[in-house]
Amino acid sequence: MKLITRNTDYSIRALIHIARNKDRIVSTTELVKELGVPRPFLRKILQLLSINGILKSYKGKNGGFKLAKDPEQIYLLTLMETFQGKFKLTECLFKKKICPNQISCKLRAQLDSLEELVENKIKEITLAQLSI
Amino acid sequence: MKLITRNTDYSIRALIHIARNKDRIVSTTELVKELGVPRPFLRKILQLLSINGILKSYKGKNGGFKLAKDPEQIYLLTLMETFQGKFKLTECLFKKKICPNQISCKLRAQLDSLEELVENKIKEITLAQLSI
DNA sequence: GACAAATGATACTATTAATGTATCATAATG
DNA sequence: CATTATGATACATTAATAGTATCATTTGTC
Ligand code: FES
Ligand code: FES
Repeated sequence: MKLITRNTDYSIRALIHIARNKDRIVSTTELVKELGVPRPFLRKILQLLSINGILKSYKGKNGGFKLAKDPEQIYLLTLMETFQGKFKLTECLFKKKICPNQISCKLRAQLDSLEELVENKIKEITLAQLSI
Repeated sequence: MKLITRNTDYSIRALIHIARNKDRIVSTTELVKELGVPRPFLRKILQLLSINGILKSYKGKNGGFKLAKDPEQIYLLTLMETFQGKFKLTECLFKKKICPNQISCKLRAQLDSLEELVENKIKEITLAQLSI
């Protein structure tokens, strides 16, 4: 299963490097060297982080990215939702339509409680903890 | 994200119906009517359950399936592993190769602890609880 | 001002995993 | 021995993930 997809994963690694060098601007070129990740893919990821206010971008020569917030305020959950959409362990898959049994479904009840558990855990993980 | 894929999901629903009728043989035809799931796909699923000792099959006319164990002994975790492979929230995705940082990686540590939490929860869910 | 080096915007392609089909063989019942 | 069921297995489709490509725009430096 994929709790974390590759774009989220790459974003974390990129942010860790940026966090560790947070008084200067870090370019995509540097990150590609550091992480060994495909450049166009990483660019797309960095752009999204920038659009979502997690990174601040600097255009032009010597440009690149800096953190837009403190690492303590960058949450894993936010990153996951940025790249993977709203956190949801499993939708009701039954017949692809919205399920009429949601309320009575025992499986759903179990999954919902599990989901809450996981979400609360992920909510607490910040970039600060990962980059130290 | 997909904690539970469709074949696991269908298998649960099929098992619930079989459990509720556990003194008789239930055929694929009946299950298709009951669940409205594509027949060939359901057949594949039932075969797998049978191979894995969760269902007992009866060939020939009036054939079909019965539970091979008590509902109390059929675990959600087992079903998930039957259809989705060994339970693992997220592998290290880094560079598609086995990661050399496993031990020092902070993200890995967090995910591992989360994984344990989830796995323990799922381990406790049985068909009995879902079919009542 | 021209050039180089960076990101912005966006459309496209490829790969992989999930989902679903089809077919023929084999067994049991009446 | 025909009918109705599962067994085995190969194939096809769809959707999600992962990755590329291209051109525009901004900025620093000579
Ligand atoms: S059947 Fe839809 S939520 Fe369970
Ligand atoms: S980088 Fe591989 S486990 Fe974290």
